[in-house]
Amino acid sequence: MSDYDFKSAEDKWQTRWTESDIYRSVIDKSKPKHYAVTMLPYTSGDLHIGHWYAMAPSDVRARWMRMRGYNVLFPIGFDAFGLPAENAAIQRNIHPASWTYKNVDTMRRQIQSMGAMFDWKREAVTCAPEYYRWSQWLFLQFYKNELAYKQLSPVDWCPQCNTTLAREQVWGEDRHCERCNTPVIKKDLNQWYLRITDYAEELLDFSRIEWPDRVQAMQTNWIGRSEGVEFEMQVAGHEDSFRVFTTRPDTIFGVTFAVLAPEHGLVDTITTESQKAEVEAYREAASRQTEIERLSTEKERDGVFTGAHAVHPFTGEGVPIYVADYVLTTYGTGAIMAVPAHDDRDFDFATRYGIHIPVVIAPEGWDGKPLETAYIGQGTMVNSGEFDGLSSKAGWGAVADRLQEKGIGEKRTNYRLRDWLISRQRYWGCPIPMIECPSCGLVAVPEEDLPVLLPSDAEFLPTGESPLKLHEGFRNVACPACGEPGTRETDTMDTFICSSWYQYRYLSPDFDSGPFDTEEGDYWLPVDQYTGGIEHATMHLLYTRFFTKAMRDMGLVEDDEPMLSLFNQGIILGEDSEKMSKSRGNVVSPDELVGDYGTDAVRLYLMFISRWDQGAPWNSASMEGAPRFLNKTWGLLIDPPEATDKDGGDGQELRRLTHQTIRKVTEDIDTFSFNTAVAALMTFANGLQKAKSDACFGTEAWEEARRTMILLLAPMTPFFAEELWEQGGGDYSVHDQAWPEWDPELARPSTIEMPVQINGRVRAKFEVSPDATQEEVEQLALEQDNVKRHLEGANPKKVIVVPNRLVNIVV
RNA sequence: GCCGAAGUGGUGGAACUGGUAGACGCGCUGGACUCAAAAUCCAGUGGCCGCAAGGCCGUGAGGGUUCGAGUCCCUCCUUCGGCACCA
Repeated sequence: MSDYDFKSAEDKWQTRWTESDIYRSVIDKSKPKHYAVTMLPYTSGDLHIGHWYAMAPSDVRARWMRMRGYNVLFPIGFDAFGLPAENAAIQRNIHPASWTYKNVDTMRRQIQSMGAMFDWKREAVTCAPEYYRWSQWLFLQFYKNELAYKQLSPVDWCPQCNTTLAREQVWGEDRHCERCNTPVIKKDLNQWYLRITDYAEELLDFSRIEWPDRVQAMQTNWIGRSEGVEFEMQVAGHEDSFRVFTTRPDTIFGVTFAVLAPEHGLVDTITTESQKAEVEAYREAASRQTEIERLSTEKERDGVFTGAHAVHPFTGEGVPIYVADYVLTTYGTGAIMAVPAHDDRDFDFATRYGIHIPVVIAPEGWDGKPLETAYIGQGTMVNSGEFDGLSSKAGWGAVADRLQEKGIGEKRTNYRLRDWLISRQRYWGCPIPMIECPSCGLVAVPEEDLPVLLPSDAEFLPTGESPLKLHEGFRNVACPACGEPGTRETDTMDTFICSSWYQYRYLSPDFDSGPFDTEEGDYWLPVDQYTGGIEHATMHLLYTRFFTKAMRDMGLVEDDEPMLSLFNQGIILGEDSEKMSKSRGNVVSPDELVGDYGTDAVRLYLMFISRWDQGAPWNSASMEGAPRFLNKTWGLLIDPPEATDKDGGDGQELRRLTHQTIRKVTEDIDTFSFNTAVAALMTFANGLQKAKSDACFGTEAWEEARRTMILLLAPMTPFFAEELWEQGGGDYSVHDQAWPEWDPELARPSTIEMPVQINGRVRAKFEVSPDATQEEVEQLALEQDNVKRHLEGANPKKVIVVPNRLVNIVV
């Protein structure tokens, strides 16, 4: 028996596919379109098995859609700006651009070896001027629509990467950099922001898209919507007042103090002489603390009295105003009304400083005694003047309305989401197209002057300053408005900007009169199927939704959402069940595997290893099963059978298996259950093997089965299927064939194995036709020897017949 | 602490809306082929008892609902992911 020669088949078909341009996707209005995208890889320089795990199954789905008659666009590109290129440049003394483009070439070759149906004429590389020209152009549209602004504020700074980060890029309890794991610090810097918070409410609406619940939950959580009331508190004996935000207006009669964040603007004004020294010392200490210390929930809640009092809006009583760092300046108004009886934090604080803790929401069955911990649930309002007796739920609205009538407050929705900080103090990124002029202020670079080219001769040492600042030729520029000498913005953009709109650039990567050709857009958009890792749930996946919504409002796209359907694949771990990393030495190299087993075997194994969204540890012993299956299938379909005197029969069993397999594989690919689709094909091969030795070879049923096997394999193992197809006399190309349909009649089993349970335990099994009536099935069940034995003549109380499933006899 | 996902043989994993737990693969055992090996093919493979027929136990733990629970409900345990003074 001859084995499948993957090396020559892969070379042969790769060449043929390229020559015939088989994967070129062009607008064809006679067919339904399907736009599939797999998250674009970063140009790290080496294709990891993780890239294969992300891309190959995605390719299977795209190929399958193609065979089902869709006009499929499946492009690929490279996320090419970013810090690793700059670090490589510093370490190896090569330019980030040459490092990046060298990596692009390597990775392109590696990706091509995967045999995916990528349309390479659509390739987009985000660091190319023809790409980032439009990133800049889009930035200008954001600026013109007041969605981009520059502001001085405390920002997260990664001391390792030497740049600021967006809030989304700071992870974990210790607030570390998402890229390099270094804990971030705070700095006060003048930075560019995109107003993503304008879209907070709309971003919470997932009704138009089919995205995993997990991602929806993470984004919802991240946006952090909360409804409450914002109202004014007057400072006693002062002109000044301050605003507070609360989600529990029903607890307002329980307010016994108020708290300002240490950075609150009013602190200096209202602090009395006698308290000044103490307050100053506290603020000083708070500012010296790291963010981590400050935000630690372990830390005891402390603060200092300002000496001033606020006037309670209902009782008119004076409540002391404290300064405490458990109130954040960045959320709400930076000031709170404190209700110790009904808030854990306020309770701790009041206990520590001996502040009165009156109960105003009575829990059910409350005995009137003081509380030992804060009661944060619902209840009945007490000690609340005119509101006594209302449920806390009804009181919520009643108090809110009264505050509004008094003209001091209104209902308000707050979000945890912050605006997106996009300035980065590094070289290898997209320049922000803005100019600062001493007389005109901030001036946008005119669109016709785009792109603002990144100079190739900048010094990029990690000084903490943007390298472009030191480049005089870049920095000094005439103001486009008045012609006087001005300076360019020297920070570059967060690379997540580049990847927020790449699905649009793919449509026409060479188009030079807009970010994309609307003729292409009208046909292909939006993306129908997006696949990629979950790690971008609150970064890229949030940003790209924001971009699309903003672009929609600018009239650039029509859709509300960029990607209709999303699937998150899992992660392939090392053989030791740990995350793959060079330092652990557990990295699996796809190049090596492809050399040993061939592309198709690697693709097949990755799909078989586990459910796609689950991921699994790599297992090199288990990998052997894939090439074994391919060789076996090869032998089955190519080699003639050994002589046999068996009768081939009518082939009904084989036909049944064929149609059952079509159904199973079709349904499984549809639901991304590639592992069970592969299992079904293996079962099919086992059936073919049996049929072959039963002398079915060459019959009509065999021909149908052979053809079907190749077609079902085509999306998963494109080279292998193409070679088998040709060997069997099929016309080029197997990938242009229609996906087979199953006939439900033929797929129907001839007999069903029916288990008989007595009191829920299986006691016998018998074969029965699926057409048998319930009475017949019941009769047969009762006739089984072992059933009779167990019944011992006793009369069954009840017999449950589940059609085509089982019989359960209750005694 | 809050939110979410998951715990199934030696192993990776199957199991439709509650209906034969362990599909398919890996590994292992035995056999065929071979001088021998590899490859391939055939048979077996959750545990325990039994010559067999068959029986008992079994999906992280313990309860419950049901004729019937891996699947539904309650209480725990463990692992992973996200959030965490957000008023």
